[in-house]
Formats: sequence, C-alpha cells, structure tokens
Amino acid sequence: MKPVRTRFAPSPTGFLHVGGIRTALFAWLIARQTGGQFILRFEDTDKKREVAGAREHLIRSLLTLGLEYDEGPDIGGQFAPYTQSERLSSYQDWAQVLIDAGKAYADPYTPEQVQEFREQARKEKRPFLYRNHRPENPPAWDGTAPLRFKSTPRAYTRIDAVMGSLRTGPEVIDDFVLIKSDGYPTYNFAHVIDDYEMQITHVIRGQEFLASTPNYLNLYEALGFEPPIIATMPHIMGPDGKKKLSKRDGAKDVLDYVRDGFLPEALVNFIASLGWNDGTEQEIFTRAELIAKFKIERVQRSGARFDEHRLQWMNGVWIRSLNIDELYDRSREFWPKSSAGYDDTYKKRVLGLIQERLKYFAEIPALTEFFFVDLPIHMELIDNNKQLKKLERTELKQLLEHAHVSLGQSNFSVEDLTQRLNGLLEQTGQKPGVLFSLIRIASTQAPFSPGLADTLSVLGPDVTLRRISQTIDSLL
RNA sequence: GGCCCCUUCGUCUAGUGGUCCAGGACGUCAGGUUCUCAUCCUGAAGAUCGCGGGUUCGACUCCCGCAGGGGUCACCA
Repeated sequence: MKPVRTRFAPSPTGFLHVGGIRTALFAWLIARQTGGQFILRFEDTDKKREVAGAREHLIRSLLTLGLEYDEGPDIGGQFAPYTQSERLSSYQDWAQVLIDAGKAYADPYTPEQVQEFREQARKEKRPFLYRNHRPENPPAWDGTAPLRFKSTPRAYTRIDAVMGSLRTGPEVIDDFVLIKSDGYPTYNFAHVIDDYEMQITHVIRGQEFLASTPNYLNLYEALGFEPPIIATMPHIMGPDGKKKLSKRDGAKDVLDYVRDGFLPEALVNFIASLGWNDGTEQEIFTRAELIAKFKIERVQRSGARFDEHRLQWMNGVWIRSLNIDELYDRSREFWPKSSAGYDDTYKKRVLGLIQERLKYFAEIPALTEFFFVDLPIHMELIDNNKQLKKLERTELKQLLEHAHVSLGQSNFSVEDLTQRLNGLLEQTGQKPGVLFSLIRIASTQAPFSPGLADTLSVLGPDVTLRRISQTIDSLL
C-alpha cells in the first residue's frame, strides 16, 4: 500500500472561508488518520488574480486551526518547490512529452477567433467544444501560442469517494489549454503534473471541478499516470441556501471567527459536522475523535447551509468544557480596556462567573464591564422591572438601606453573602424577585449579570456598598 | 441550452425494503432551577421523507419520468 498523501492547493487570491477550510480539513483528517502526509501547495499560475499577503494569510488560517502540513512552500519537503510558479520547468518537460507523443498542439487561433467559436455555439444552444475546431496542421509550438491537449474523447464511469459512481459521455471531453500564451500552465495541467510528481494519493476538492474531472482523467491516460482517488465535496451554501458560499456574498474569513473569539476546536468541529457525521448521535467531536472516526464515504453529497447559530452553540459548548486557567489564557486579548488595572486573579474570578453564558470571546466586554467600572445609574432598569415598578421609591430606598447595613457587616464570602441575603428576605418580608432584583440592579446597573451572591463577592465590599449608596442617593 | 450533481422538520442531519404515521442536534415556544441573563432539566410545536408513476405483500429506502436547486461549458482556479 502506498502511503497516503493528501494536499490542499489553494490559489493565493484571497482569504480562506469555511468552504475552503472544510476541504483542507478533510484532506488533513485523511492524512492524519492513516499516518500519511498532508501537503500545502500554492497554485499561483494566474498572476493577475494574485492578492498580496494571501499566502501568509492562507498559511496562518491553516495553522491557527491546527491543520499543520508536512510539506509546503514555506517549509519545503521532498518534492519542493511547492509553488507552481517555481515549477515551470516541470510543466515544460511534461508538455514536451505530450507534444512528442502527438498529444498536444499549438493553438493557431487568436483569442478573438476562439471567442467567436464560443459565441456561435452559444447561439446554437450547444456546449462549446474547442475540438470541433481542432486544426488539421497546427504550427509547431514556439511557446507564444497556447498549447492545447489533444484529447481522446470517450465515456467514463468512475467512482468518486464522496459522490459515488459517476458516468459521463465523450461529449464532455475537450482540448483544453495546457500552457497559456504567457508561459504559465493552466490549473488543469499543472495540478495533474504536481499531484503526480508529489505522489498525491487522494485529491479532495470542491464541486466546481466535478465537470472537468473526466478531462483530467483523459490527461492522466495520455501521460500514462495512474489517477489518484478523487473526492468531490459539495459546496457550502450561503444563508439563502441557494448559492454557494462565496466571498462576494459575505462569506467570512475563518480568521474573522477566530478574531471574534471562536475557538479553533469549535470551528473545526463545526466545519466537520457540515456534511459529515459518524452515524451516531454524537455532535461534539475532539480533533482526536475526528481523526479516528472521519470517513470520506460518509460525507454528504448535498450542499449544506452555514448556520451561525449552530456554530455559536457549539462554541459555547467548547468554552464551557475548558478549565478556567486555559479559558483565561485563551481569552486574554478580549478583555475590555477598563480591566487593565485588575490582576489575573480578579479577572479569573469574573471569567468563572461568565463562562457558562459566553458564546464567543468578543462578548466578554459587554458581559463584564460592570466588574471594572461603575456603570451610570440606569433608573429604567428599576422602572421597567415588572416587580419593582409597583413599589414606591421610598420603599425601594428603605430596602436598599437595609441591604446596605446588612452587607456592610459581611466578610463578602459567597457563603456569608448568601446567608445575609436570605436574612434580608426574612427581615423585609420581600420576595427574591423584588429584593434580589433591586440589589442586583443597584450593585451592577447592568441589565443582566451572574448570580447575586457570586457577583457581590467578586465586586467586594467597597464597590458593592458604594454603588448601593449611589443608587439610594439617586432615588431621592 | 447540453452535460453532470443534488432534493428527509426553519437549519445541520439519522435512515441502505417492514423495528419510521420518520430519530437526534441547533433554533423557536412553555415550565422548573431563591432575581436578571446564561447554563442545566422537563415538555411542546415542527418533515404526508420535492412531485408523479411503477416494482413489491410492504418503499424515505429499488426503477422510470418530471419539477426545483446547484455546478460546468475560460489562455480562473
């Protein structure tokens, strides 16, 4: 058995969205579960479309999600280089092989002429096939004209690891361009050569390549290469469920999710579960479980819609699974400016209180602000509270004064606070819905907060009593 | 238009002839957990399995049509 080698081969034309990441993830999983290699290759044969910084961005996206590769443009490897623009001589050599075998020829037409053929076909509502115009005696290829593949049209029945058995007729086979007039190979040619030379065993790619795969098969035959196992992934759809998720339609960069405080393990879990499951009712998978359980045959053939709600839920599950030290470590850069003067111990206590309500780290400032600064008095929190608005201001004031006295004697441990809070309930004869709401609002001025005793304990006596006093004053 | 792929609750999905008048999860709604938000627990609503034919004692599951959606038909990948 040949060692498994999979690859992810993006073109450096932009960022990586969830669709791209999923392809990379599945390729990575296959490599990891078989002890094989995962290779990164840049397909940069279209100079016009290249975006500055895209290479670094792509690499960072993969590494951030933990999809580390064994060979790649920046780290090299046995089959370096891993950037197509640096492999031109390879393509030249194989092009020559094809020319010598009578399997490639120079395209004698001008782009305008080819365009005309195309228009004509379109007008006749027929698919465009270049080979209908294949020249009888093409000139020798001097590198200035496109080099075309001389195809041998035939039907194919093939097995796609995801799509299953696929059948196409000879009408889909055409003489596609191998080498462009600018000297660069097309994707169609370059990837076949590279996959062969890099000994790639599994090609995992998006559905947009499904239609051209028979052409690649034809080229593999002409070159005498054994084709790799091919797995074609359905597209991930945008929110409308129709179009494939694309950058134009607001598909987000995966790194944007990381920037918003989504955990890589949650992102990986979520992306894997878009179109794949292990047949059980398990939803949460660790990286190790994915490696152990992933099966390309179980990947869904239909496109899946990207549901951010579900991602948030899953991220929350992952956040809750972390111990407090690790959670704190991972959330460091998300704390509000106002927390700067507070030490790690304090912030960890705060984090412990909000852990179960966090969906992603970018919510931390909104959830924790009142632990660091006094929020302005929000009287409408009282006025809009359906229990509190029934009471006179003097009554509210009295309740807070009682609380101030009792809490003033507390050591502010959670136990003591709980006891005193319960004591106040008896003393005032009020229901928790009234008393606790009031104290909670007075001491936080926030629309919501963690449990009262926990919150007060973290806030401490100085802050708690000061804020209660301030609220009393503003009730006058 | 040709060719190819797809089609189960709003969403992600389980399901490979009978155990499915279809199961789980997210979301939604209701109730509970001494206050809010969240977590957690319980419960509810939610899919005549795209439609129509067939095969079969029996079909979500097999076959054939149709419809809808998507992809592709570049010197882009």
